[in-house]
Amino acid sequence: MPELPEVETIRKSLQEAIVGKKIKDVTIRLAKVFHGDKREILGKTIEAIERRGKILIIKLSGDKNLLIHFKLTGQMVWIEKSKIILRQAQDDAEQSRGIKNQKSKLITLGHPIPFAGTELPAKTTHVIFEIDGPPSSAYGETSARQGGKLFFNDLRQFGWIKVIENRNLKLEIGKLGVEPFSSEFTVDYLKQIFLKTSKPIKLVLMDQEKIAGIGNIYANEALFEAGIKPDKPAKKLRNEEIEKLREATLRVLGEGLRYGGSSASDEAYIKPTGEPGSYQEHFRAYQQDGQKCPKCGGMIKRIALGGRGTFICTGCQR
DNA sequence: AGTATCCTGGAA
DNA sequence: TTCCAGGATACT
Repeated sequence: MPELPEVETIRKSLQEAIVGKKIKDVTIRLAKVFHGDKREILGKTIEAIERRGKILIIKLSGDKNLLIHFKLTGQMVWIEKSKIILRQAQDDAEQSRGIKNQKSKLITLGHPIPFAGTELPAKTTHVIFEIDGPPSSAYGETSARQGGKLFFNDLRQFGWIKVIENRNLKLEIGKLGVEPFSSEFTVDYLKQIFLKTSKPIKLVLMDQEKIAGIGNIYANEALFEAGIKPDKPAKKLRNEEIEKLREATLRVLGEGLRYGGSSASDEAYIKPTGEPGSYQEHFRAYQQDGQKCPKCGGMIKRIALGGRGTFICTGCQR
């Protein structure tokens, strides 16, 4: 799924697009991904968009929140009103030529979406939010104030959207560990959690109850950067290695953010604009098996760890 | 500590 | 046909 940099990229993009606007309608096309009663969010104003770990939190008026987990293949795509070209126009043209008309509600995007195709809703669209701009005002309908549609797509259907009241927020996100970009992400904290377990360090890095937001890509990249073997027991890390790993983690997450996340394969993460991120162009370890190690020239190989693809250079990771 | 499971689809 | 895929949980 989107890991921290991908979810944060989505958060920033949606903040620009929909904060201050209202949820006019919600269409649920696959019931199992939507937990809660959509009537509780109709007419609510989007007040803020936050993130905790890999979870996106859309704060609504009236003490409600929408929590979204993208798992492996979840996407959010925002199309503002002026970019929507109703397919109906095409259908009408076809009908006038005697071709069967299906009253399609498909919209054709103003620009192609690299992975999701050029029409929405796609086969993978499970929830559609219809968003209204703020009440008309002296400003008129500038781009930033327009309504539009927000599409939740998820090919593998593991992701979810939950309606959660403020008083229940803690139940949902209270168990998440420290945020890497917070002041709690210190060498002392890492020492404390690492020394308690002999689990492979990679699994500890990815444990959301210890550190929130790191997934398979950034765990692989951080360990490669730090020169640490992913299967090294966490308690065996020396202080110097823990310091290196902290630095490397912040560095790779920061790079991920800078490049708008990584869109490494089809039908997975894209930005809400429909464009891919580009951090995949900067992978040094993840999915680089068979390639030369950029540090020592040795060969990157793939092993499995905790059932996940793990990419290591045996030359420089010890 | 491992493995199966929820799904769909691309690649080997 | 089999393996693999950005996640997390429920089991042996």
